[in-house]
Amino acid sequence: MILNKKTPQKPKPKIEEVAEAAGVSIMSVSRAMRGVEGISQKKREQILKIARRIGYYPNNVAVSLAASSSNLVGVSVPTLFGTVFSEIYDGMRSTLEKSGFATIIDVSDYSITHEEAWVERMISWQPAGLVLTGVDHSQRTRDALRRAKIPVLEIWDYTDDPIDLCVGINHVQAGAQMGEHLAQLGYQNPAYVGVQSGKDLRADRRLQGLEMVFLDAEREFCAKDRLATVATFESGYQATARLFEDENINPDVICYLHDNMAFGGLMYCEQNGISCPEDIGIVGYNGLAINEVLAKRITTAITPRYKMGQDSASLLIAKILGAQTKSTISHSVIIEQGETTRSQFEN
Amino acid sequence: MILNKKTPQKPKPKIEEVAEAAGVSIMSVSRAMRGVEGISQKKREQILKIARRIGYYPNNVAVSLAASSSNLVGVSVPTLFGTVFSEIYDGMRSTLEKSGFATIIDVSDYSITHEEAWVERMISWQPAGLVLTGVDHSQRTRDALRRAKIPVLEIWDYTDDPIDLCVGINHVQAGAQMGEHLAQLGYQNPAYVGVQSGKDLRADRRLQGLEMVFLDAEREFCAKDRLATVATFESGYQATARLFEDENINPDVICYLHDNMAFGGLMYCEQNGISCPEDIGIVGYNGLAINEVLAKRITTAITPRYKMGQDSASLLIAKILGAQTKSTISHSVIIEQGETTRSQFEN
DNA sequence: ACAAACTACGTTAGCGCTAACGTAAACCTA
DNA sequence: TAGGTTTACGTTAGCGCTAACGTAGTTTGT
Repeated sequence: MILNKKTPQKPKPKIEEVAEAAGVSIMSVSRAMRGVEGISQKKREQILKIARRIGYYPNNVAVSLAASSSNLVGVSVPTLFGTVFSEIYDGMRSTLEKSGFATIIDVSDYSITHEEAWVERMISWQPAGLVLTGVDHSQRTRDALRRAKIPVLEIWDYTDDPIDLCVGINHVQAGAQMGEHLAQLGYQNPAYVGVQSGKDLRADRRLQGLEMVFLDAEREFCAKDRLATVATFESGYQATARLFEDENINPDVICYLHDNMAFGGLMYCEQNGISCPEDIGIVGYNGLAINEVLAKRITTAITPRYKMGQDSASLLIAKILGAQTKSTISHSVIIEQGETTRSQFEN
Repeated sequence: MILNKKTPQKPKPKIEEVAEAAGVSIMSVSRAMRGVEGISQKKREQILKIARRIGYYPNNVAVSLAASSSNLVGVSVPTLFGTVFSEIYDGMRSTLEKSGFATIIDVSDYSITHEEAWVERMISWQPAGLVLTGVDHSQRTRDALRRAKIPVLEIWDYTDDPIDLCVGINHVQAGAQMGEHLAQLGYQNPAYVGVQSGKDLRADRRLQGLEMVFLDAEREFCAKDRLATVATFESGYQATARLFEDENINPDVICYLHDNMAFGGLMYCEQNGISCPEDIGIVGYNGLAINEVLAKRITTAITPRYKMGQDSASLLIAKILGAQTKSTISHSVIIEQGETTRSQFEN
């Protein structure tokens, strides 16, 4: 490139260069840039003008080393597919950004040990805070976090006794809420479609809540298809196919891990002459975007994902800045009756 | 917490502590930890064992300051909704992680000026590399990047003359490919549904490619609905509604910004007695997951998103490590004929 | 008018690590 | 065995910035 020769690649300006150009000490430049006290208004403006002209930006790495703490926030999510965590993350990111924090993402693929390794690596960045998905972490992770004395926020799942902060949903309760709703509609023979047990712990808890309700009426889930490793349109479709191929079972409603899986199931039914909700009820979770355009909306439980992200970020920022705040926020789900379940009691 | 009193919160161990425990200089510990030459195998093992016992992790901030370069890679994507960029990002992240890089994400919301501000902030982290979406950047961004001498990778869009590296798709050509396909099927009166012009530049280019083909046959798009600001199921649905409410136009096929928007359109048609593909053809883009479970699969152009992410990361890593590699990789799309367009020529 | 208190700076000493260089001991080579 | 080469360390000097302290000059109170 010819341009490279024209511009002789002077190295990135540092604070010293600004100080010389302004005829002050580097400390004055530092104060001016950070907007802290100890410098006259007049000089501050002069310095800022010169810094802008030179194109000076403080070296974040050096700032963080000197301060023994960075403006980075580490965020660990299990996956970015399926929009759920994208939306939570987006809510957090936009709020954190306004306060000058940048985020480093980890995708743990639902693995506690992956999270553990990441936390250890992340801590060496001296982050201002860490965000972890769920409330289940290895002892080693907990120890590392405690020693590092970094504010930790647990999201999505809810606990009264967090490591530090928690913004989440009680998924057992959310499952139970849906269970009650279905019981009131007279469903008696539920089946479940999800992913392998232990993979998605929140989904496991929702199932637990669902089962509790039916057990109270001495009913059990007649089938659970948990062969899938990921919750997608397609895995929902295929699991539904397996359920209907088994002639020994005869569910009146299928509860899916989330709406997209449920949509896959709905598609299987439509394509195989199974009427919904007449022959089978279909229930999702999360209130995902696809639901907004379906003629037959899936009965679901809406989770306020973007809002949860924003709340999370606000709470974490408050903690980082040392404010006294409450340490947990519990969000609840809203059951939305769609057209994939019967609309009134029937037996 | 009682535990806090039991464990008296000793500060995070630093290299000095390991050196003392091992009876060597801190330089030996440094060498042992980094796996570089200049230390005997025996001592290295001893030191590593002690480091593990003490729970020592090198402080990344200090490492980066000393090296004048970090192992961070900044990634700017326009959005995380809709899975497209999530998938590209996921491909990149997993590859980068294997080489020890962490990623800092930015979501630019398709704004060049947002990207500009982020690049300037990001550079002060001394990143090992930067990834930007698209090939359109402000002059100020380009200047800042050049001065910082950081490897830059442009993704998703394609150019022969990148800032540095480029892994992408020629979207004009992809649009033209789809146009040819539709022309071969005898479609003559296309309409377009997307988002506001200038918002998603890749989508703009695809439209450009589509229009080129039809212009060759002296046909113009009879309508373009570009009122939406985001490409979602719902905005696709609503735009389709607007198209059909206008009695002056009579398209035989609608091209959508992507499959999810197209699905929204398909739902509008189904719910309003418009048969597809008999009354109207529907065409998407990207080959998104929903397509896998539809009875009537949407005609689309499949983009290899995860693979592009991996390729991107590999190329960037090679560049960071100073290897001589090619500087661009051009991916192409695969037209997939679905059931939402007629299956053979008709006039 | 003079000590006390404040303001606006500058100077010094790190933050935790590594590149570069120095040095002693071990290993060759003819 | 003398001289050179290699290996395995240690020592020194930063990387770019800020907290903490020092010191003039200015303001305040009585």
